[in-house]
Amino acid sequence: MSSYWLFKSEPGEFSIDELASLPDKATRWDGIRNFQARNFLRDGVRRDDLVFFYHSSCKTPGIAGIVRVISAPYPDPSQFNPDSPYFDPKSTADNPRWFSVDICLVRRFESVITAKSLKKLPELNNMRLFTQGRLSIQPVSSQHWHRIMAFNPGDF
DNA sequence: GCCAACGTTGGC
DNA sequence: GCCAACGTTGGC
Repeated sequence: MSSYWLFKSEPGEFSIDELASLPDKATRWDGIRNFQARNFLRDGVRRDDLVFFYHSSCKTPGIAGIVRVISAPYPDPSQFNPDSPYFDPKSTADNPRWFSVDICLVRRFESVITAKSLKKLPELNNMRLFTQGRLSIQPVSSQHWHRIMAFNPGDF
């Protein structure tokens, strides 16, 4: 039984277009340094789960497309790299603090489903996206997922 | 660039 | 374990 998620990224850092331009359209989702997001990623996210790719802190914040989780969660290598901005001296190989997963592109929406338009739907008022800011990995209920997909129907 | 919201840190 | 100070997120 797979689950639905929403991952946030600032397109200035990493956008869905960059993902689409990669040879295999796949990458590691790393750099998560928030405990609640980490817990969702480590304890909840599983291979084959589907994820809304959300663009935040940009001109048109919203859901830019869908990606699929293609690995189990595993320790984020950047936490061990002193040269990485994500280095964490408190992490050890035996007790890593941070996790990552690999993801691949499923589809890019023709246009971003804006946060503004999502906000207009009463059924989506209680999405974490709106009730809890600053959470870069969050679960999406099946109801919310399908309501949002009805926004932009497609076949995949 | 502003600033509200809120997570994290560290002194006590 | 409290809480003030500080840092970050993220919409506008």
